[in-house]
This record gives sequence, C-alpha cells and structure tokens, in this order.
Amino acid sequence: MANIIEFVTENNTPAVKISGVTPFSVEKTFDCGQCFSFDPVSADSFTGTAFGKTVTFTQESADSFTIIGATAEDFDKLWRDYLDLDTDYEAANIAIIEAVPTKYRDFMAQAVECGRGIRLLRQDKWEALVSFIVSQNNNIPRIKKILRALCEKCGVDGNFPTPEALLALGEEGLFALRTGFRAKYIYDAALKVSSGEIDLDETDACDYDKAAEMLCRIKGVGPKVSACVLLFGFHKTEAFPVDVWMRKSLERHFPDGIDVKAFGKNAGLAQQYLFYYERWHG
DNA sequence: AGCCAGGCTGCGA
DNA sequence: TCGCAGCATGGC
Repeated sequence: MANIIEFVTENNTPAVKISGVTPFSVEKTFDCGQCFSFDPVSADSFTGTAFGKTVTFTQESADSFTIIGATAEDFDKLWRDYLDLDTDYEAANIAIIEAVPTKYRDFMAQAVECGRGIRLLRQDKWEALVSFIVSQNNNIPRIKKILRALCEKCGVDGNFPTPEALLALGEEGLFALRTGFRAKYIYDAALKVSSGEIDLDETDACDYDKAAEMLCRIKGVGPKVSACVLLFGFHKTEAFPVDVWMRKSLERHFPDGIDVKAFGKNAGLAQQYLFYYERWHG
C-alpha cells in the first residue's frame, strides 16, 4: 500500500510524499478532462484546489508523487480519498480488457496502456454538477475560465461557491460571467439544491438510474451531464458518459458496438481510457 | 474566417 | 417518439 512521508519544504510549506501507489499518473489524472480546477505548472506538476484546499501535485517517479501544501492529516482526511488511492487499478485494468469481445481486446489493451495511471477523482458533488453543466457544448479552456470566474466572484476561502451564493447572483449575474445560455441552467441547479428540492446526499444514496433521473430534473442536465456528475462527483463508477469524442471512439474502434454494461463497475474507468486515447492520442 | 466544443431544450412532424 | 435548429462564447 501507500508509504507516506511528511516533510516541510524550504519555504516552510508542509508536504507529503507518497510512494508505492501504482499505477498513478499526476499528468494523466489532471489532464483527462474529469476535473477543471487544476492547471499544469511544469512538467508532471499540477496546481489547483479541491474542497477549499490548494495544493501542488508533483510526480517524482513512476511510483511516487508529492502533495505540496498538504499535511499528513490532510492526506488521511482528504487526499487519500480524493485521489482514490485505495482502489486496485491493476485489477480493474485487467477486468476492463477481458470485458470486451476478443476481437477488440488488442485495442482495449492499447487504450488501457495509454491511459494507465488515470485515477477517478472523488470530487465535490455540487462542484461537479455545476462544472459539467458549464461543460456542455463548450471547450475545456473556456470551461476552466468560467469556473474560475465563478470562484473569484463568490467563492469564499478558496471553496467553490455554494448554491446559495450562485442563487444570489441571479441569472443576470451568472450571464455576466460569460456563461452564455448556461446561466439559466446554473441558476436552476442552485435553486433546486438550495431549496432542498434536490438533496445531493439523498441522490447519492439512490442507485444509478434513480440518481440520474433526479439530476435530470435540473434544466440543462441530460444523459451526458448526469453521467459525468455521477461518475466524477458521486463516484458511481458504472457511469459511462458519451460525448462527441466518445461517439467518435466507439464508431471508430468498435464498429459492431459494445455492451457497456459488461464493464460493470469499471465502465467509468474504461470510458476514461477511451476518452483519453481518443482526445489526446487518437 | 469559420468550425467546433465532455449537450440540452423546445419545437414540429 | 424521433430529428434537428438554436443557443452564447471563444479556442483553435
């Protein structure tokens, strides 16, 4: 399992070094489109914020990385879970390859190898909901820009804005932040969540289909957005979001189609491998 | 300059 | 039920 060493950097910043977790890739995990709150600062190094804590992840070697800005306590309470370090990805990778028909195994193995090291982050539910509402018919650089603008406008203490804070902006305030036609969607999400009409913890307790149905009551949330929110914010790993890139991937590499349900709880990870392969190496 | 982006809504057939 | 125009904006 993970070996943890806490230390302090030269400028008095706490840091934690983790080794023995494989496969783990900082670069792939934060550049695979599941999370919009981290940016590259150098090779193999990403800075950003999750749950109000700002840190820098740096890959040290194939089986070690550091979290600059984190204490050992933060690691145990937050980052271990956020980075999904206690899941056996080697076993999942084998299962993913075996889940596809024989004729597609060579390609699936190639996609798994390409994305090897991606971790499915356990992000904040509300932040994931807003993030993927913003993502629709949009590109990643602009999605990041809009989310940054929301945080700067009404996030407190490095935290993502609460439903109440976004509600207070109003549709006009949200539109003013260049969210475009999504302003009314973000507003409706804020309204339904802050009023309790939709309780995200209650949603989490439901099975996948029921949870998706609940999220789709929000304006601007459909099959793709709900799948991303359930995968990245609720860690319902049977989710298999299909966007324009995935559509391309599926028709190019699986001309006879595949049964997504055959992946079971590994569907979300399989999807990430295919998306990563198609988007950056297709 | 134009096409496109981790899509969805609302409309018409 | 299915197909599809329209949507705001800006990255490339």
